[in-house]
Formats: sequence, structure tokens, C-alpha cells
Amino acid sequence: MGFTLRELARRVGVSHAAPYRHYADKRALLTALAAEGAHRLADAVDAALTAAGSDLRARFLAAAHAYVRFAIDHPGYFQAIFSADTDLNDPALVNGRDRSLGLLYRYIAEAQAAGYFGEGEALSYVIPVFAMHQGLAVLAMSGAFAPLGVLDIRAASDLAHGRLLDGLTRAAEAKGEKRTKA
Amino acid sequence: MGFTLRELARRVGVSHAAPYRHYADKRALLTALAAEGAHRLADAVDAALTAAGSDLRARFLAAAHAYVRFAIDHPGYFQAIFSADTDLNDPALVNGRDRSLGLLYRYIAEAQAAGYFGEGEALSYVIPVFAMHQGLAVLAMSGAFAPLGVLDIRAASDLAHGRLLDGLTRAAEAKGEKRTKA
DNA sequence: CATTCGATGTTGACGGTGGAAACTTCGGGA
DNA sequence: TCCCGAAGTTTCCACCGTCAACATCGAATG
Repeated sequence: MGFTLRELARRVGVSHAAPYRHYADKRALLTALAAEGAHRLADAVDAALTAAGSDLRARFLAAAHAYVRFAIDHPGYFQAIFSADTDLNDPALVNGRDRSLGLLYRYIAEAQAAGYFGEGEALSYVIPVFAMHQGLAVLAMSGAFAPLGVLDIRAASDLAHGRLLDGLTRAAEAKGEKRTKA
Repeated sequence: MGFTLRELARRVGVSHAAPYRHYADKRALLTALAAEGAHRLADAVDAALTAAGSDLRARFLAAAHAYVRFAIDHPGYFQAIFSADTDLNDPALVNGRDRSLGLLYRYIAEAQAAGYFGEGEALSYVIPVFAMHQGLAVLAMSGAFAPLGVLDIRAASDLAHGRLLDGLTRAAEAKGEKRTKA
């Protein structure tokens, strides 16, 4: 996985077994790192959300970009958060993850209340948005976009999330603006 | 990464150094595996595409589900395909990856020709679709959907890709093209 | 103030891993 | 028959995660 306890100890200038005084094993240390990362990710998304003003589309795109940007800027944290060898049930990690998810749920409630999104279950909006976030983040982080000639990640994120947003708001518009239908 | 050469040799019933007679190092073996996986993935998507008939929406959802299904059913292959420790420039791997991408480009051309998608650059459709595929696949494979109460992956895939499709086709509809549906 | 104790760190060992080098086997041409 | 090259084996090295035994040392307690 590229990350070794001994190398970490070496860089900190401490013996190779010292980390075991603070963490039960490598998995525990990685889990703590993931929890820390999850909170920072939530912080970044939250900051972008509040900095983006009140326009619902601008808020959506800003939060999405913050998510993707975090993955690119802090790949170690990001990979740890979704790593298979962390303790999935760790309270701190679950807590951190739930914070980002909470922001998404809150946004959806807001958008539904404003008639920007349709009614339906919140989960039916969470799944597509979460997936698009993750897909863009993973592909951008792994450099999979480069061979396609994608230069500007912000532009790619806005494009992809903009297209998705068109689909998410469509139902609401059809109901509110086009009465002729149905 | 969980996968060890020595364990592989053990299972095959051969000495731990035998694999080096066939592959330069672990990376080379992993790259070959990734290339094999990439071709199988393209096969699966291709098969789903042809089995889905001619309806453009059904074809889109079928291909998307095949992609996600492949990741769940063959996580080893899938992870290898997008692993950071493969030789990214390996011809066989690039070739395999390009096959899937080619299917996507071909579908987009088809959809644009039929007026189902808007005009614009093909890449502006490739990015959102690729990202949604990947996001769903990664989240489903890593089990990140379970805590959300997502039970049926096919339903989740159809939901998310359906929402995206609504956004992708919106431009075409807005241009005055009368939807056949409803 | 002296003692004790717990937190932190160190050393050294064990088995497992990727990898290199030298040696062995063996089957199919010349 | 001889020989060569492909495949496999053994041995060795450096590195890793982990554990056990030992050293240190500052603070709380008597």
C-alpha cells in the first residue's frame, strides 16, 4: 500500500517500534488518519458551501468541486478514508464520514424545500450525487482523465455535476413550470 | 494490497521464485492481470449493450449496470485495472481500457445522431458518464452503500444513471425536439 | 525528599514478502 | 547423441509488521 510504519517512524526520527506505544497496529493508525481526513474533508465541503452564497446551483457546484479538490490535494487522506484496511466501524471514522453525508442531506432538504429538487426520498438524490462526487474524485486523483485530454478539473467537475444537476432539477421544473404535461 | 506473489506461487504449487520466469516483477504480473480484466470488462459492457435491444435509454442503463456489476463480481480485476501500481503505459492495458472507452464514444455518437443527446463535444458527455460509472462501481464494491440502506445495486445504478440521463437528454429536448415519450 | 509507576522509547527477534543470483531439469531440435 | 534454452529450485538479501524484554524519566504519592 506504499505507506510503511517503519518509514513513518524514520521520518519522525524515532525507533521502528515506537508507533506501537500509540496505536495497536497499522490498521488502527490508518483508521485514525482516515477519521482525521474525513473531518477535514467535511470542513472543506462545509467551507465551500458557506462561501458560495445562496444560489443553489452555485452551492452545489462549489461543494462538489471542494470534494474533488480535496481528493487531488490530499490523496493520502482521501484514500485512507475509503481504504479497505481501516476499521470500518470505528466511531471517529463513522462520525467524520457522517458529517459530509449530513451536509449532503441538509443541502437536499434545502433544495427540496425551495422547489429546486423534486419531492421523493432524499436517498434517491444522495446516491447519484455521492456517486458523481466519488467518481470524479477517484478518476481525477488517479490521473485517469489525463489520457482523455481533460486539463481543467474544475471545468470537468462543473460540467459533470452540472449535467447531473439538470437531471435532478428536471422533475421539479416539469411539475412547477410545465402544467400542460401529464 | 493484499495480493502476494508467494501466496500465488503456493496456490499454484510452485516455488516462490517461479513467477519471475514469466513476469519481470510483481508490477508486470499485475499489469497483465489488469489488461486481462480490462478486456473482460469491455466484453461485459459490450454484451449488455447488444442484449439490451435498440432503446437508447435501456441500452444506457444496461451498459452502466454491467460496468458496476463487473466491479462487484470481480473486484480483483477491477482494482487491478485502476491500480496505481501497474504500468500505466502498457500497450495491452491501454488497449483494453480504450475498448471500454470506445464503446462509450460509439454510444454517444449514436445518441447524438438520433437526437437523443444534444450536440456538443463527445468528451462533454464522456466525462459525466465515466465518472458516474466509476463512482457507483467504487462505492458499491467497497460496501459504502450498505450503511445508507441501499439494498439493490441494480436499482441504485438505474436511479443514479437515470437521473444523469435526464440531464444529458435535457438539452436535446429543450431544442424543440418533441419527446416521443408520454 | 525519596519512591514508585505509568507512559514512552529502544533493541532485538520472528516470520513473511519482493527480488536477485546460481544451480538443476528436461524436452525438443541440430 | 549432444546441446541449448525454458521452466523451476534453493539460497540469500533487505525490508516490513509485530511482539517481548528492557531502559528512561517525569509526575504523583508517601
